[in-house]
Amino acid sequence: MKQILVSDHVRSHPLFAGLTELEKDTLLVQSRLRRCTHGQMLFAQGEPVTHFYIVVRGNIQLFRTNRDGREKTMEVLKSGGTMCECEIMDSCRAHRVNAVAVEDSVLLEFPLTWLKQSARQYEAFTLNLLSLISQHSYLAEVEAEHLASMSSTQLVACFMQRICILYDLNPKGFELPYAKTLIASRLGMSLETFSRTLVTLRDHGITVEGTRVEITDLHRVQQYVCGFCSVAEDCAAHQAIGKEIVFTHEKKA
Amino acid sequence: MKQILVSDHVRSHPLFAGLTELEKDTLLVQSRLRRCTHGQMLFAQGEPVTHFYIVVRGNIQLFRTNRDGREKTMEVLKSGGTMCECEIMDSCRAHRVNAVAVEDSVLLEFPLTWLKQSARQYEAFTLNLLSLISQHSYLAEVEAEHLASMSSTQLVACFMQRICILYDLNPKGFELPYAKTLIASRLGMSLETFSRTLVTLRDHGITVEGTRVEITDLHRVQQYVCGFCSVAEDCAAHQAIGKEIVFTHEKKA
DNA sequence: CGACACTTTGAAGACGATCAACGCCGGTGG
DNA sequence: CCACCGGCGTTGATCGTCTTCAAAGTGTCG
Repeated sequence: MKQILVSDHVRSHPLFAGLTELEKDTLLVQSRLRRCTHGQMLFAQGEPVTHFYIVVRGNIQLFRTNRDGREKTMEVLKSGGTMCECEIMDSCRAHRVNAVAVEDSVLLEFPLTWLKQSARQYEAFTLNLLSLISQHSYLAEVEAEHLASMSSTQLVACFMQRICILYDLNPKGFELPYAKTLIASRLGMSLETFSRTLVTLRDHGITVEGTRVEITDLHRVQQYVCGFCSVAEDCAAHQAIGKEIVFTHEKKA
Repeated sequence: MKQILVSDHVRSHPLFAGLTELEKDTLLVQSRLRRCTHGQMLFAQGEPVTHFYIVVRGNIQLFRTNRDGREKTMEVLKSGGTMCECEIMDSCRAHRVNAVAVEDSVLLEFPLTWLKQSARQYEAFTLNLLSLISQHSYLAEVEAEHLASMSSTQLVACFMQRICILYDLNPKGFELPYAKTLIASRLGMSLETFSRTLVTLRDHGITVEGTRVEITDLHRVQQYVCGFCSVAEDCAAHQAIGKEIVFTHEKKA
C-alpha cells in the first residue's frame, strides 16, 4: 500500500515524463526503497559512486568538507530531489559531496548503470535528464551570482520566498522546514549573521518569531530582493522548478 | 583551407567523441561559421535563444547585468567552449546572459533544433552532451564554494593555476590572456582588490609584473590554495577538463 | 601632444566572521 | 521532582577583509 503510493509519486516525477506506463515499470523495477534515520550518512565525499537517488520523503543535506574542517552545505534536497546524476554522467568515480539525512527519510535507489542505460535507451528520459541537469546547472549559476551580489539580508529574504514556493507553504504564516543552523550553512553565512538578518528583515516585509515566518509585505520583499537579482524571471524560474519537482501534492496552475 | 582547419579542430571536440566521421559530417554541415569583432555583442539577456555555439577562436565573455547596472562575468569562453546548451536543453526561451566578444573571434553556430535533434538521434552525442553539462554544473558548484570559502588572494592564485593549464601556458612565465578588469569581474571582485592581491601573491609563490606572470613556487601556491579547497582533486579536475576542451593544440599526456 | 582606456595606490567605511557569554528547551538520571 | 547537560539560538564586541571613492600613474593611438 505504502509502496504503491510511493510509486505513484515517483511515476509523476519529471524525469519520467513522456514515458509509457510500461516503460516506467521497466525502469522502476530496478529501484530499491531505502529508509534512513535522522543523522544517517548516505555516502561520504571520496567514496565510490554506486547509485542514483530520488528523495521520496524527508530532507537530505549535501555538503562538502574543507581541509580546515569547515563545512559548506551545497544543497538541501526535499522530496522529488535527485542525487548523483552529475557524478554519474560525468563518469566521476568518487562522490564529491557528503550526504546525510536531516530527518528520517525515504529514498529510491537505482544502480549507477541504470541511469546511463536509461539515458541511452529512452529518448524521452534522455531529454528529461538533460533538462534536469541543465536546470540544476542554471540554479547553481544564479546562486553563485546571488552570493556575490546580494547582502546577507537579501539572501535570506530570497530564501524565504523560495522556501515558501518550494515547500508549498502559506506566505502568511509558516514554519521553517529545517533548523536555522542548516539554513545558515546552506546560505553560506554564519549562524550569528543569519540570526541578525532575521531582525533586520522586519523592515523589509518579513517577520520571524522563533521558527514561525510571516511574509507581511510580499511587494516590499520582492522589491528588496529582486533589485539585486539580475535575472528578471528568476523567482519565476524557481517557482516553475519547484512546482515541477514537488510530487507530494499537486499545485493549482 | 581555413574552413578545413576549423573543421578539423571541431571534429575532435569532445562533444563529437564516439561518432563516425560520416555522422560528424552530417552534424557539421548544419553549422555556420560566424566571425565577430572585438566588442561585438553576440546576444543579450532577454533575447530569444536561437543558436548553439562552439567557440573556434578568441574569447567570449558571458555576463549578467543587475537592475543596478552592475555586471557580473559568469564565464570567459575560449576556443572549444560552448554556449547555450543549458538554455536550449532547459527549453528556456530567453537568453539568461549577455555574450560579447572580448577580442576578434570566430564561432561555429548551430540552429537551436540541431542540438535537440542530435541529442535525440545520436546516442554518443547524447552522452557527450550530458557529460558536458554535468561538468559545467560541477565547475559552477566548485566555483560557488571557492567564492564562499577562499580569500581574494587565494581566488587569484587559484585562477592563475587554472589559466596556466587551460591555455597551455608555461608557468615559468606567461602573459595574462585577457585584461585585468575582466579577470577581476570574472572572479567577482573589484579591480582594486584584484590589483592589490597581485602584490600579496609574491609572498605565495606568484610574481606579477604588468601582464607578465611567473609562478615561482608551484608547491607553495598549491599549499596556499588547496588548503581551502574542499575538493581534493579539484585542480586535477580542472586540468582534465581543460585538456579535453582545448582543441587548438594537443597536450602531452 | 593630448585623449582615453586601463591600472595602481591611498584612505575611509561597511559588512560579515569570530569569539564569548547567555538564554531557552528537552532529555536523562539521581 | 529537581539538577544537570547538550543542542540550538540570540546578542554583544571586536577585528579583518573587501568595496568604494578619489587621485594619480602608465600605456597606446590618433
